[in-house]
Amino acid sequence: MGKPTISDLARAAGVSPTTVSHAFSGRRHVDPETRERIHALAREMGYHPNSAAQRLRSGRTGIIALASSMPFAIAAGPSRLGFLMEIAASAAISALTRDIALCLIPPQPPEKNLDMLGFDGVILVEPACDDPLVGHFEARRTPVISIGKVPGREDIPAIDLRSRDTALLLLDHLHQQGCRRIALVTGTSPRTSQIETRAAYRDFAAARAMPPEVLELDETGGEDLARARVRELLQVRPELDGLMVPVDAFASGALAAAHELGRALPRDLRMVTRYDGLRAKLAAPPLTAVDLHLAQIAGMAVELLLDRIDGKPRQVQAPRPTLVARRSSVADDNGKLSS
Amino acid sequence: MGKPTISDLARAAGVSPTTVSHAFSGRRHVDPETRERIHALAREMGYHPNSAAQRLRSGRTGIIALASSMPFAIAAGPSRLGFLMEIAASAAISALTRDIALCLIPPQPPEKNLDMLGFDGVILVEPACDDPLVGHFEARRTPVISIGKVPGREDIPAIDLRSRDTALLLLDHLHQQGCRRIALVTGTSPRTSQIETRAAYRDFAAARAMPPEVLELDETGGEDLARARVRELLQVRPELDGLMVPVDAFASGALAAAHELGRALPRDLRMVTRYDGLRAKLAAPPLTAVDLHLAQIAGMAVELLLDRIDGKPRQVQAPRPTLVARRSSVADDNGKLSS
DNA sequence: AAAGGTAAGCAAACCGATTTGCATAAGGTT
DNA sequence: AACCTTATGCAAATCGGTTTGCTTACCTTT
Repeated sequence: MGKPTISDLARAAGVSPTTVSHAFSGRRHVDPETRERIHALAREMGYHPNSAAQRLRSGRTGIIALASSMPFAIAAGPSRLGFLMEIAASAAISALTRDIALCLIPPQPPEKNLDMLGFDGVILVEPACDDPLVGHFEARRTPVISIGKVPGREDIPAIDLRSRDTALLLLDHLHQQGCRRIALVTGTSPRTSQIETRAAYRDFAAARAMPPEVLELDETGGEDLARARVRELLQVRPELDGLMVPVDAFASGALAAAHELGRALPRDLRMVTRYDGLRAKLAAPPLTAVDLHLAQIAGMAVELLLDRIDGKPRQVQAPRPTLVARRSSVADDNGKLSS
Repeated sequence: MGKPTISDLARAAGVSPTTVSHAFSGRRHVDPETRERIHALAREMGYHPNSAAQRLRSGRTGIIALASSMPFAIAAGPSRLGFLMEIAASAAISALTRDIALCLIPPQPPEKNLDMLGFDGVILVEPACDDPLVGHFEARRTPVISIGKVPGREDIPAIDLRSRDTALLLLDHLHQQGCRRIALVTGTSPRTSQIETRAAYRDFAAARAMPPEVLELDETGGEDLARARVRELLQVRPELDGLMVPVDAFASGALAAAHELGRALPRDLRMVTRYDGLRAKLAAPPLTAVDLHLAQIAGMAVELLLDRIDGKPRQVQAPRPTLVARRSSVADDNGKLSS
């Protein structure tokens, strides 16, 4: 005994399948009494429309994908996973409430098999410039949106991560805490967040007549690379009193470097990072970071994508990032802190 | 112009749709020359079988789900996320290579919508005893397997996480390092891993005539609860020289407690945890943990589920957990260590 | 009474693949 | 020549919904 089909239900209700369909979709008028009878019977029989049949007719697969091109397994991996998973969890909820499945596309996916499963649309997480996934899906005319703009592709709808705002938030915070010589330690990958952060930093430096000091590191080097290079930097530029280190793996390394050089935080040096994940929270001292409101952003991304699939235009405004001040940049007795 | 269908391809190749279908599926013999022509043409035209149509015919949705009943957002959340995401990433790869989409089921999913999207099967991650999701899917006759046995449900196929082995691995390690009074700090949730760990601990204690000391804490209390309670424990039982703390959030708390009491690791106290995630790696000192080989386990879980869906029985053997020794339990000069 | 409008619902086509039963042709056997 | 095999491929049914065009019945209007 399989699951009841629309015909079973129609027979039981003494109507045609057409009427049952209309009773559910509302695309045509059905006598209210009949409709109620059908609905009641459906509940009783445990009828649910077969999604494969609906999809065949509608041409939709009912699956959207979430993809991050950044390798999971690099040194910065675990944090990246946290970032991605926060988004995935919220996006999955948003999608499920709309009867859409959220499918994870792993990094380095088996290209060949990617197009067998058709996706109705794809959400890219912080894509890089010329990301291969963008080309892949555009070639298949699969709607794409991104969380964090695709560099150089203003035409692709995106939820702006507001990295400029984030950077200025952190820089202003450091400045308020008394920092006058702030360096930026950042990655080399061509993502919007890095590009905007660098620009914001330079603007900030110019406005305050602060000599800019930027250290760009290959993300694959991870914590160890950052420790070595930040150590050098702090030795060459002992006057530095603030470090903005958006990549949290680098921040871990920077913290180790400061510790090795005997520079106590926040007294001798203040440090901030971007993503408020496990790394920031567990660091010693805990790192000031930014709440990007990823859960909210993920929900918006799903909405944006679904509207895009339906051909509806739509503008969304990402939430403003907020500061999470911690002991890496604020002395204990200097106002209230999040732990 | 939409995507080419099987009829388009058949027309172009000068054969019937039937022949095209057979050329791909191999279910009936097709002249090799014809088959090659069809394949070549398919490649050229960019033909891919419509998955919705295949699914309608086969009765499969082509979607499997990955569900963790443990809330994402509780105190232990971030680590749990890491654990889950490691599994999700690998499972997604395994699934994709088989043209199956892996869909995330968030905790507290919108029950109503869960059955609209039919899943071909579900992988549960470390379900608790009487997990509501088990009942939910069994009622819908959806095949279910789990990573970590479902307590009290030997009939549900599972990849054994081998928690007894894990516990004994850790206990033996501590013992080898000289610990003679080891306490167990664990959670209260009724998961197989906790049940087996407790049993293994009691057996170990009995075999060594070591007085057992077990501290059970509510997982939602997280790090802070663990810190307070472990501190009490260490004060009441100063003779303790080893702590096995499988829940890594508790291990963070325990570490803080030890630090507060001035007990240096590994000299005055040795500590080990289970999941080798960010928490274990970032702790000061880094925590000895266990590599559960989650990626491999995830791949096996997908295979097990797919075979189960096909009605094939199958026994799988989970990989043996391996120790990752770190400075929380091993002195610096005491052999080689992973960082 | 004729014309027009609306309410309610059905039959059949359709989405794109898979599968079953049958047809035709070529080759081999007796 | 009659018969059997094997190779090759097609037509049609099927999966379970959705959508379009049509029918019937009933009510209103002039």
